[in-house]
Order: sequence, then structure tokens, then C-alpha cells
Amino acid sequence: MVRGKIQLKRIENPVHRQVTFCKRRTGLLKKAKELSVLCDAEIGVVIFSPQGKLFELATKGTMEGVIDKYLKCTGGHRGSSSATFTSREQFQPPNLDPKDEVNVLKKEVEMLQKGISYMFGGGDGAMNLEELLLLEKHLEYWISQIRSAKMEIMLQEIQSLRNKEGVLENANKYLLDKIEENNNSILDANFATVETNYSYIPLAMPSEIFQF
Amino acid sequence: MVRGKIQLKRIENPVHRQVTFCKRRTGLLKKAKELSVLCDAEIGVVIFSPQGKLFELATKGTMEGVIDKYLKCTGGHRGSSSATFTSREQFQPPNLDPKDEVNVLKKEVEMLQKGISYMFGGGDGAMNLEELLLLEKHLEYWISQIRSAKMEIMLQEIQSLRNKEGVLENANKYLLDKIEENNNSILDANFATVETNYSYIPLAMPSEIFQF
DNA sequence: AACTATTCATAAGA
DNA sequence: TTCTTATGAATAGTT
Repeated sequence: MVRGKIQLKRIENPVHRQVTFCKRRTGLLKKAKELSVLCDAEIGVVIFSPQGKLFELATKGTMEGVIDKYLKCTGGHRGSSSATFTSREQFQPPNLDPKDEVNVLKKEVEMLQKGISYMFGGGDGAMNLEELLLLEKHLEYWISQIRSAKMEIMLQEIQSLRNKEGVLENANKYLLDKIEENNNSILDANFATVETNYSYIPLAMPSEIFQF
Repeated sequence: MVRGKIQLKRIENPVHRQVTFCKRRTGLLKKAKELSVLCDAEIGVVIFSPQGKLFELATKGTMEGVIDKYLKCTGGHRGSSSATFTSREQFQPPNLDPKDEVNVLKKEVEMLQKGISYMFGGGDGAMNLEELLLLEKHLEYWISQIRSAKMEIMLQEIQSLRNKEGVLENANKYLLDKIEENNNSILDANFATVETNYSYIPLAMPSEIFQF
């Protein structure tokens, strides 16, 4: 943030990285505490250094409490997954070598994780150019699929509307004929000028006409 | 922190408190993400608003993963998968038992699927037109994010190449001067016609010139 | 660890 | 709500 803004990517120099980790860790925990005090929020922060060392902060209670509350909040909605991604669960060979399975799952997690962080995180940070190009291609394909599904639905809609239109036109003709008939059979001059040029006439008619 | 520094205590005005909560929450999560990326740290942040609404961030995996890791580090015994570690100063084991790892990863995949299905409106069957339009919009946004990230990376690349170019040009000038010097000091006609108009001369030169 | 030059975050106002 | 702006904070690079 200073003397030439830094790139948002892993600091390669281990000394710089360690120093920055220390400084920013302090800053982050301070910010968390401030937010908690100012806004009366309960906050838990857990930081693992690359070496696995743990740093933590829990405001308004213990980390255990925060975790409990978190699990309560998220626990109720478990077990739903979208149709797009259920195939692996269902068609996975049951007796795959655990090691292979680990690799498959790891790759899957990585892709999903990166994708998700992109969706929610606004795209800064973690992917390199090659990965971005690949992801872009996937998404383009996905969008094209969605567009054709959309088109199909819309075409069906149009077809359906055309059918309805046809039925209505028939109903209309039927009604016009009926009126014509009536006009011809009633010779009283008071009824001789009934309008006949409406396109759609909102009158009661045999209900089977409207069975779409 | 601005226009008269604020007191570090609960903001009494509910509107100010809400606004500050929103802003600082965003800032905190951003800082956490930056720290994670810059220093390769795994971080989990959980924030409960005073109304009990949950906000969370987990880098490098899922919140479940962070909690699991946390409990292992602190000696917790909550439903976790492998051996517990009592010291929080301890290094993370590089490899878990494959079976446990499968379980952890499966959980992660599930979480991510949940995230995606949430992002995409959570339709679990065939999607209707409305859902498709929404999904299309999401993907369009995602792609735009990816494209800007791509652009940024490419611009960085260009900048880096320009810097290198500058260094090379300087090196070049340095060499040309050296050659000029030599030409002037050596009066022997055999050395008077050294070419001096190459753009880049691949010769040994003081190595510090190449410290990009 | 301490020091600054900068960038960043953000409270208040529009 | 979102945008702008003025100013306090955070911090990267240096000593």
C-alpha cells in the first residue's frame, strides 16, 4: 500500500512475506476487534501461517462459541446439491482406489473453489492467465448451452401462443357466423345495425372452444 | 478514522452503526483475503451482525476445513476426522490418511456445490426461463470479471517487458560506449570498422545490468 | 524495530 | 443507496 502499490499475489521473497504476514496479521485482528466494538458484532478470526501456526481472535466470547453459532447457522441447509453436479456422486465407482479418488476430488475442489472465489470475490487474486483463459472458455460454452436452452423454451412459448392464437381466431369466426345468423333471422330494424368488425369479441361462447 | 477520529466504542446511532458495520465488514474481509493471498495463509473469518446474520470468509478451502484445522490445533474433539494435535504451535501434517482426506474433500465439494447452486438460484431440476435468464446474467458477470483479471495480468506482463526492454537498452548503450572507447583507443586500422548498429548485442557484460 | 512516503480505508456529507 | 471527499490508518520499503 505504499511506495509503489503491491501486486495482490503471493510475495515470493520469504523474508518480505514473513514481515508482511506479521504486520498485516496484526492489522487484521485490530480491524476485527474494532468492528466488533463499534458495531456490537460477534467475530471470530482464525489465521494459519503457511507453517501451520495458529493465530486467532474471538470477540464476545470464545472461538468455540463462534464455531457453535456458525454450525448452527449453516447446519440446517445441508445435503442439497444442484442437478448440475450430482452425477459424480451417483455414478462414481464404489470401489475406487482411495488415492486416485483423492486426486480426482482435489482437482474438483480446486476448480470449484477457484470458480466460487471468482464469483464471490470479484476476480482478484488467485488464478493465472492460463487458468483464466480456460475458465473463460468453459463459461462461454456454458453460456451458449444456456442460451440454446433459453431459445428452445422461448420457441416453445411462441409455438404455444401461435396455437392459442389459432384457436382464438377460430372461436372468433364461429362467433361472427353466429351473429350473422342472428342478424339474418331477426328482421326487426332495431337490431339491424349490430357491429361485426371487432377482432375479438368478449362474449360467452361454448366453453370447449377454449380448451388449449 | 476520518473527519475527526472516532471513539473506539459502540456506535449508538443505529443508522451510523449499520452503515459502519457494512463498510468495515467489507474492509475486514478484503484485508483477510489480501493477507491470505500475499502471505499464503489460510484464514477463516466469521462475523455475526447484532441481528445474528452471518457473514463469513474462508480462504484456501472451506470454513468447515478451517474449523476442523482449528479444533485439531486446539485439541478440540468435535466430529473431526483424524488424530488430534494438542499444540497450536505445531506444524500441520503434510499428508492426512487418504481415507480421511477423501471425507474432508467430499465435504468440501459438497460445500462448493452448495455455493454454486446458491449462486445460480438453487434450482434442482430442469430450469425455467426465469432461472436461465438469471444464470445467464450471473455468468455474463463472471466472464466480465475474468476478462478484467485477464487484462490486468496482460498489462502487468507488458509493463514487465517494457521494464526489461529499458534495462536492455541501457545495457546496449553501455556496450556501445565501451566499443566506441575501444575503437578510439585502438588505432590499428584492423579494428576500426567494428559494427555499432546492432540493436541488441549478445556479449558478456557486467552482470548487475541484468538485475531485473 | 523505527521511520516515512504513500496508498488505503472510511466517516461524513451530498 | 451510492458517490464524493477529506482525513486518519495501515503499511512497503528503508534505515
